[in-house]
Amino acid sequence: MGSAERKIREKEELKKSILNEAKSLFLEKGFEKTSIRNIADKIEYSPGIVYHYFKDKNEIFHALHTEGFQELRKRIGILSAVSDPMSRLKAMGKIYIEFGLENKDMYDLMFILEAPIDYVEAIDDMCWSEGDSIFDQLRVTVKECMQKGHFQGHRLEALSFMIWASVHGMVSLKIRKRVNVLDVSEVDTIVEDSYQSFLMILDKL
Amino acid sequence: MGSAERKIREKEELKKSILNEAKSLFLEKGFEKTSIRNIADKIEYSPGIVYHYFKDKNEIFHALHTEGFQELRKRIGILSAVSDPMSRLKAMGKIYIEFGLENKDMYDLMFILEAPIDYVEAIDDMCWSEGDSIFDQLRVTVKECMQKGHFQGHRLEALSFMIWASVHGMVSLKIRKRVNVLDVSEVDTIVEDSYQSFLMILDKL
DNA sequence: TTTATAATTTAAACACTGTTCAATTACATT
DNA sequence: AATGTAATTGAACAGTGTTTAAATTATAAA
Repeated sequence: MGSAERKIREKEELKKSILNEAKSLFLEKGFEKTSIRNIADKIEYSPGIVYHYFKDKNEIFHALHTEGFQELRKRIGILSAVSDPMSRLKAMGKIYIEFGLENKDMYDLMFILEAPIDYVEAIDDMCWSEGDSIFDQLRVTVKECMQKGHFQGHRLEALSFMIWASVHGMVSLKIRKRVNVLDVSEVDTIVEDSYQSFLMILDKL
Repeated sequence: MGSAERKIREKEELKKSILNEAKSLFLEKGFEKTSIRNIADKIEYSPGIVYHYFKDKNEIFHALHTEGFQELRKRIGILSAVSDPMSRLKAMGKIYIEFGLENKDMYDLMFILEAPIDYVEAIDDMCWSEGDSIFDQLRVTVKECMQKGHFQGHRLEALSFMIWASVHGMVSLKIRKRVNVLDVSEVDTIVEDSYQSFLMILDKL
């Protein structure tokens, strides 16, 4: 006894190493090209072992997407120091966009790829707690803005979703390569520039 | 000779039928599950033949994505009858969102999936004429709005991109299933509601 | 220490995938 | 009828996610 605990610890370490190798393969090769066999090779086990620790490929990538949300929550969490809700809202958007552009694959996994959501739907939680927690941070801030008199005539959830959609739109168009192939001047800074436009709009509300 | 013309016609018909079957398979099964072998089965040819008419799978789906843009351009084109640019802009957004939600797979192909853009990059046109043409319709309308005194202090391209990103964000979050799994009230109408919020904002600018 | 049980791990198989290419068939022109 | 060209095939290659029976290893009991 005590050896039983070691066993559990070893199990968790193997599970963690599957996740780690999956992550590094994902970041260098993308979702489709990260195969179960690739992962198994890296951890020096046979492919079958992966299925003793994860139901399927989707479960692995759901776990990775959750790690992404931990990071994003952490970054946004720093903004609790900003008392003015309007300033906080603006900074949130900036952090969100920066996170997306600096961690394209992770952002892709969190907000575009189907795998993690397919997993959520499969175990039918019917709730996406990771996404909820981020949306809630936004919603709370928008609410505080409204309590201070901003955004009059707007409905909380609709406006919050609109704000999320705006920054997500910028980031996802960039990530999914709909920006660089565009015939526009200053294509390199268009995401940043359009967020500036967005901030001007928020001020006028 | 006339038979040579018939030959060419038959070639084009076969190419068209590959596209048609690819489209119907895509709409019912999605991109990943539409295989070259599936398409070949439907047109009753061997799989290899597909590669005499298309370079690869990406080229097929680039051709389909172009069909999607023809439809979207057609729908937006109707708005040339709307002389007031502000009204036209608002209607454009509505039509864009409707198109996306009513043709989720086509929208996915046009604005999210990597296949058509990978094809564009492969032949390195370095320009995405399909996307450009839609963005241009938006840009022209925004320009007219500015000439009428709206959107003061904004830059044309940045603001145009911001508007595109906003509606794209709403549609793509919905299509990629980040909305229904959210714990918010009125989740079913949140896209429409948030577009209403967006319209209110445009009015205030 | 031997045995029985349980947990872990593997190898092989299944049914697929996109893609290439040598061989074959079809066909219009000489 | 023979020839040259274009269209078409079928098999092969190198992969994919996933399942399963079997083998191995580890643990606990006698």
